[in-house]
Amino acid sequence: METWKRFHEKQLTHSMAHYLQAIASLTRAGGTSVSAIAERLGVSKAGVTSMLRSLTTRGLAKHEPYGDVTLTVEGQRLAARTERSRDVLTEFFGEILGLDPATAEEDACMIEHLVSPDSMVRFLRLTAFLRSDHPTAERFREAFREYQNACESGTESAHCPVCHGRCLRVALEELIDPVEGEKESLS
Amino acid sequence: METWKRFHEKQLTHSMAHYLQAIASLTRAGGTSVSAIAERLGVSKAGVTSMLRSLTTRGLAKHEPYGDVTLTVEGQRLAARTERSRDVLTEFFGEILGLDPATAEEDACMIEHLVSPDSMVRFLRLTAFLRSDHPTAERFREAFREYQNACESGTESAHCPVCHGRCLRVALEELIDPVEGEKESLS
DNA sequence: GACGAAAGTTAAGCATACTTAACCACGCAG
DNA sequence: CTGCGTGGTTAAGTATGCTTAACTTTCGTC
Repeated sequence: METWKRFHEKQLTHSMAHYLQAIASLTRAGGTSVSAIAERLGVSKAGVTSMLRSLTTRGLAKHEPYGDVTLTVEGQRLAARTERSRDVLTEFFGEILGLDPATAEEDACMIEHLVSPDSMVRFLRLTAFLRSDHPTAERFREAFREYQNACESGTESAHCPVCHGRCLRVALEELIDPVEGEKESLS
Repeated sequence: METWKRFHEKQLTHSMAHYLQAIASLTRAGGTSVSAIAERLGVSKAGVTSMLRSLTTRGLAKHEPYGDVTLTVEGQRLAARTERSRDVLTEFFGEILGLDPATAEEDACMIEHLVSPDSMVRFLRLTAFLRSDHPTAERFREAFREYQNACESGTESAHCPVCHGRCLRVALEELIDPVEGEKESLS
């Protein structure tokens, strides 16, 4: 029960990951500057300066006052990994789970820097496998679509024919935000 | 490109989610106290007091100085949802992706409060489906295991027979932390 | 009913990641 | 070669979520 505290010991914070991605992307697009990063991320220039100092200290970026901004090799590596993680997750959420693109993108963005490399590899394999022309994968896509539809319009009974025994709708209902009329109790 | 800033606007922070879970769990086990929460989470009692004030302000817990600790209905709901999310994700990472239990637990813990309810529902369905005795699911488990094994000991060539064209090992290699001898460059 | 330990609290301090306001640096126009 | 505007910086302030140290409250024991 100590795992949870490692949240803040992750190699990259959510902010740092997005700074690295922004710098990498802007560099590819021709050139980076404090203003460009600020605009891209929607933060103040002062915030960028301060984060660049922090990234430089960590050996992920190079930046001297009034100088230009570049990533170190390590910074480039982490930027690339984070970008690829986000892409893999977006594809998984969108293509496999069937989420709408906006939610898929958002969920991927939230967790991209938190999922272990080992998991990422397996997400990638699973997504690739389920999207491939492997006959089992094709059959899966068909069956899972039916399964989801049946579940969507499923029975209210405890014995769901789709779920082979226990109907998942019970659990689902509790997962989706139900209560919406109690927000004013926050005073 | 503004999604990333919503990270800190999430309903629950990582810490808050774990406080709610701890309180719920301790309540079920007989009784909650500041000390018990502190011990469970491995934080100081002062930290607990301060977080309880914050949770009370947000309408998720009830706590008066030197009084006992309880969750509001909303707090209970969020605690239950978070716990269930973690369970679903742990099952997915462990049973479907095939991660070792420790990593599965850790990854689930990191992202449980960040994944949208909609995604959680689909994670649940996918896990349930792939673990079911549905014939397609059974075939999937077999095929995906073979696929992973083949990938693990796969070819070095660009044309991988498993991946039906482009070998994923290229991408995998970049995802897994490779460089390990540059850590002292942080000065 | 006083006493001391355990439980709980406040206060002060730290780190992160922002904000605004105000101040510096630099290059180009005249 | 002066001056001004843009880009960039520091400084100070905010919020979160911790820490330790010191203080208060409560309660069981005698």
